[in-house]
Amino acid sequence: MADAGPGDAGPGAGPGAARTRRGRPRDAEVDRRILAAAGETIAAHGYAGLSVDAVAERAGVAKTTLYRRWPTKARLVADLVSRMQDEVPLTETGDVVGDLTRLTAGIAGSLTAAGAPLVADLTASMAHDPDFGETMRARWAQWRRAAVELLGRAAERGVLSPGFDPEVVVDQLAGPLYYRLLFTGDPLTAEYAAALVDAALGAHLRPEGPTSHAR
Amino acid sequence: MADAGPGDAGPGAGPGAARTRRGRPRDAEVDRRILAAAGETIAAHGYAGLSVDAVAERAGVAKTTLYRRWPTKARLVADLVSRMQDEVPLTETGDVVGDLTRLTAGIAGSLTAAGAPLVADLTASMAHDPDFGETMRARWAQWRRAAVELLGRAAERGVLSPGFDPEVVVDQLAGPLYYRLLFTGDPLTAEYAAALVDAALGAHLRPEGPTSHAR
Amino acid sequence: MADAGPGDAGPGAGPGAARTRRGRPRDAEVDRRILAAAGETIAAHGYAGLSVDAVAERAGVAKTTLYRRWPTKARLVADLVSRMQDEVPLTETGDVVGDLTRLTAGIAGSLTAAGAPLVADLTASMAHDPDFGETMRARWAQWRRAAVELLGRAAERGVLSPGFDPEVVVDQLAGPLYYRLLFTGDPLTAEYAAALVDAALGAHLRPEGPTSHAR
Amino acid sequence: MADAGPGDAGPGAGPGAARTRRGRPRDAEVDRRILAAAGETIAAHGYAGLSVDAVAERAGVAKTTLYRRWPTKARLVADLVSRMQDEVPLTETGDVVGDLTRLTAGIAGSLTAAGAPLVADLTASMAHDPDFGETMRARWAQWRRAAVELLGRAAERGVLSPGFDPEVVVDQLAGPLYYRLLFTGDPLTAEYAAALVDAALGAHLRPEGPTSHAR
DNA sequence: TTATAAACGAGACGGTACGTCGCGTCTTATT
DNA sequence: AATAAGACGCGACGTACCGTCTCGTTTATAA
Repeated sequence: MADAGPGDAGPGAGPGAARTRRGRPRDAEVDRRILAAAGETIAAHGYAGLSVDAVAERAGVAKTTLYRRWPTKARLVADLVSRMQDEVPLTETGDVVGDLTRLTAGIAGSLTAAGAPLVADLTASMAHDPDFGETMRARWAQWRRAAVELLGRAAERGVLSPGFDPEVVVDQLAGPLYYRLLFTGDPLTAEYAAALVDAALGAHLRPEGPTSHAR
Repeated sequence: MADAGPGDAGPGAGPGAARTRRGRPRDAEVDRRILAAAGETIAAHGYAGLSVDAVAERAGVAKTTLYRRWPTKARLVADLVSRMQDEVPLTETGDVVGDLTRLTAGIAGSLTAAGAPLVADLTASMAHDPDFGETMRARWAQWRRAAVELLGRAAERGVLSPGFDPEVVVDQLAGPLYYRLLFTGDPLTAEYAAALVDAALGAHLRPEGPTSHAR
Repeated sequence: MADAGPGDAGPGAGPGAARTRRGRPRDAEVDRRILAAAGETIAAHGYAGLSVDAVAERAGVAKTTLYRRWPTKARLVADLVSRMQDEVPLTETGDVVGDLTRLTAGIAGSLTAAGAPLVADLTASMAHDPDFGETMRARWAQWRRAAVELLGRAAERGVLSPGFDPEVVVDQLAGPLYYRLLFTGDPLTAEYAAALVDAALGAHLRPEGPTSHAR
Repeated sequence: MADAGPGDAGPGAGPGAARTRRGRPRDAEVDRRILAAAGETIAAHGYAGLSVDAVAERAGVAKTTLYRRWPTKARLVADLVSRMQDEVPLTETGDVVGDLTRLTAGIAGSLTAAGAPLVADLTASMAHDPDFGETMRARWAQWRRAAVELLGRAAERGVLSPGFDPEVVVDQLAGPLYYRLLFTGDPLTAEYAAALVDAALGAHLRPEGPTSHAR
């Protein structure tokens, strides 16, 4: 299975084993410079204006060096995006509605920050490169599991009535965000995030919980 | 809104006006051949593997001829996709749950048929090519409006309790489908479609309507 | 068989047949501009400084256009050289020594003008591309035949004693020039050309002809 | 003049001095493996298809190791070629015609064995890479000098009449061989070699020497 | 009937970017 | 020190598509 970051590293990364790889080690600084350059170039000239040559030049790096890490422009972008995604928080305070709203709004924010072109390219890379797709899906699955378990614990505490499918709920929180970003183009506001949570949980919230969540 | 079919028809494509233009008339057969060729090529090599030259050759048509009808590769594809979309039924029988389930399952089916790569590539194209994105979004808006209105009429009939946001409901039906297709890779079954409708409508269904909808 | 100039023209050039080729015809001006640009670039930056991109830019032409005519940088250069070669004169005044000296000096001059890198590249192209090699060899064979016949007529006139191999003589005139250009790097002066003729014909010249030829 | 073998040996490679240098001594085996690998690669893929990386890998040697011995790919090849060249015999029996015929036939044989593509590529490399050209020219000059001196001694012995330019003679022996190989494609037979010697020396041979040399 | 207008096939053209190849230098750890 | 391994900068190569253009050819209406 391929990892998401600068790849092709070959053997190693094995746990425990202090494998000193032979040859000149890769310059970690270079990775950073390239990703930064890519981000800046996108910010400056938009996604369409993103050429590998430009990124390499801006990073002060040879194109070859870039291609040694990412086999494709698409993969570079995918990596860039996935790093942004990792910053979404998943806190658990006991207030289900609050937690989920925070989470949903967090996703919304990071999606907005990344921008549709990047996310779209990410999906394309995942669809075309099975290895990469697997890697990314695994990452998401992890996140998903956490969210599902959060809902499960809430149900156990009696905050939510039983008989609902937590996976469907999660999908109905995250799905619309991606849908809007990629297909309708509507803005992903905090209000929208709240509305999603409201609609997804409304039927299952016990009286003691507030039906409407103002934010 | 962008026009749907082969465009650039010039003045007065109106049906009533028997405006017989001078010169050789366009060959309607050509339109069909091009769309067919595009469809086959996309099916065979995915969206990314779709080149205008290839389509033209496969259709046995000169590139000029193709560009006379669609100003851009993106527009051609948009046209193609929208024709597929038109096949998803939006029937209104009075049974909201049934109608929506049919609709959702229809989308699920057509997404599954299209396949993740195609849809993913589509999002990428939309994101990279603003023109194309606009065109496609317009198509979706149209479909969306119809679905929203259907929900509105159900509310007026009293089948649904007021105080829900129809747009959110629609997003929570369609969104998860795209989300699963592109990101989690889970299958889009009819059961899943039913579960989505159930969860999205559950809180708002009036007693006389069945809360649970089997299959 | 491939012709030496801008190729890939496909059918046509057939004798007599007024084949009107379909599609937009190639712009002959472009051929000229590219060859000129190549020549100038070589003159300006030396052979090592000759890049296809530079030539294309200087010619005000897209790289694609260049590659449509010459499949390779090497072939472009080869073509360039072979055109220079065509300008060597083969006159017949009756004075064998004079004619051959003129011819030899002519070759020497055109080789010097072309320069070792170009000629060397020509040989490489000929060696690698059999088709092209054949074409060029045929061209040379034609020239060679003319020279051999000139010697034959001189022998018939009694200016040269019989019993010599005209082909060997021709080789001993042309061969050393190429040899010096490509391998030793010695200059190809008019004196050297004269010395070659002297040495090659010396044994066969009849008394009435001058043994030594001053030029 | 450039050095012949693996260079950069540092101070005092003199045989007498028992200078045991500190550190690990160079592995002589490595030299052999590299040269062998280079030779095989050239034989297999031609000169143009010879990459330093490929040679190093084939020799089971690090590129660094290779570059420690030869500063440049060109120098490596030069070394390799010069070793082949050393096999062409330059014997001096007193029979000028015989010696030269043997020599000329020897060159013809080794050229035929090398093949036009290799020699052509060699000329191209010499022309493009001044460094390399200089190195190779130096080697040829050495060989040339020997041949010229052989002729000089023959003249001193009175076997050849004075008043001929030995350099021109040498050129008229070697030149036509290269010329035929690279440009006309005619075969380089022993008969042809003999004819060349005959024609080049014919005018200058004293009566006591045989004018015609059979086979 | 003959002009005229447009569609059509074919392919050249300018442009932009891509991903690859090879050279020679460098930086590590190992022998 | 020499060696193995491999990262790195650099420069060029040849390719792929896009959308535009310029031809010659065909097919319909209009004069």
